[in-house]
Amino acid sequence: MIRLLLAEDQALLLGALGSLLDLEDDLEVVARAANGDQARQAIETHRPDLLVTDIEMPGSTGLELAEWVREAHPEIRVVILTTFARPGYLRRALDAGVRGYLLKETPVEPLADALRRIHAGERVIDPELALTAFDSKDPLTERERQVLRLAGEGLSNAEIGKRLHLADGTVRNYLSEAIGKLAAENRIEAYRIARDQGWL
Amino acid sequence: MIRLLLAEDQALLLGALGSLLDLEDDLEVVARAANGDQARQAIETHRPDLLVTDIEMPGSTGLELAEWVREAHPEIRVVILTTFARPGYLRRALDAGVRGYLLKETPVEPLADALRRIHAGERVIDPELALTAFDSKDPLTERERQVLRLAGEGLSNAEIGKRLHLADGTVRNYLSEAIGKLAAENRIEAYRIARDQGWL
DNA sequence: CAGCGGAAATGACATTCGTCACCTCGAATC
DNA sequence: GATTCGAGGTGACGAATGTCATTTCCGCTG
Repeated sequence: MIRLLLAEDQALLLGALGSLLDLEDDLEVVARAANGDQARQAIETHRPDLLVTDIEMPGSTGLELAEWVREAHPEIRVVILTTFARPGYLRRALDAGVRGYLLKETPVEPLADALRRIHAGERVIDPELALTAFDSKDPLTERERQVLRLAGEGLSNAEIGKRLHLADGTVRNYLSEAIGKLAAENRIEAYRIARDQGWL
Repeated sequence: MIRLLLAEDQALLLGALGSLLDLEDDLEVVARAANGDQARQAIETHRPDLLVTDIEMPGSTGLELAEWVREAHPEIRVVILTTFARPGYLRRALDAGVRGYLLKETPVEPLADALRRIHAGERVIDPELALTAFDSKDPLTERERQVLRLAGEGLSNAEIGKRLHLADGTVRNYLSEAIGKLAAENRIEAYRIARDQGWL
């Protein structure tokens, strides 16, 4: 019996997927979590074999969760299950030692099979992503990321500066560098590119 | 027996939810569609009692689908099932005569109940949204919406002008009006506000 | 200690944006 | 035929943004 813990913030999917996987003879959903923090607690109490987690959740993300699991419970295998085919996400996930990275495009049966294979020791990466994995890596510095995130929310240079305790000229510089590195025309395009790559 | 058609682009949710609803004694999923166009065809062939559809899908959206159903098959009841609690979406859905508007936050059982009630003639709106429904309505003109959409993708005034066959000064004017109407500081903020309201 | 490199800042400059008042032209209205 | 109105356009002006060269201030490292 493979003991699963599901972490997913969309209640409908969490419930439906949980029930369905539970119907499989060799799978058992021992707990469900609606966010990263609940997942940590559930891990401590239930010690599942496999953690299946979404990435974008309130509280701590699935990637943070995966990193934590590797530290705290290295025997638990982590499977990422997300909507986003973003190279940066996959890279970070692999760095965190996850055993599987699957998209929500996958139908249920293939997903269940993948979970079995992962439990048996295999590593399963969605084929659509396996290729893009070693494409481009994040060229941004931490400061550039911070500035870009805020710029993407519509803040002006001055406002960004205030938030990060920087002069607005400095903000301009970081933004200019980020725009250059990403070959964008302006801050908005730069923000989109970085976000779509999973670098923010 | 209530005959359902599900339209949802996320294969995992489509599959899991479909299987689960099908297990209910009085519900039958007669067809599944991964986008709006497939849904139209499936409606023609299967004539379901209820159409349960997502909003944001490739091809035509769930809202367009709902509008089409009211024209072509007014006897079919439409239920919107979406992640987004955007007032503009709800308003447009109600204008299209949908009988239900539910969030993917809803667990499966309440969803099944809601479908039964809708089939029985009731109208079910997610309580979280029922309130916000009559808040604010879209103050934007069609031109302003177009311009804002493109601005949100990082295009400059000149580029937007080229796309829409307008002079860049005119683009500036539309954008300026939109920013004013939405009480935003700049185009990015205006874009975000409009998007979050479901006006784009 | 000298030297190097990264983080933060400054100043100058061109370009783009945001605002506003005003112009044009064609269709609908009177 | 004159008037109104709305979509689109112009021009001007200040503010914000983007680019670059240069500077200061560390903390390292040889």
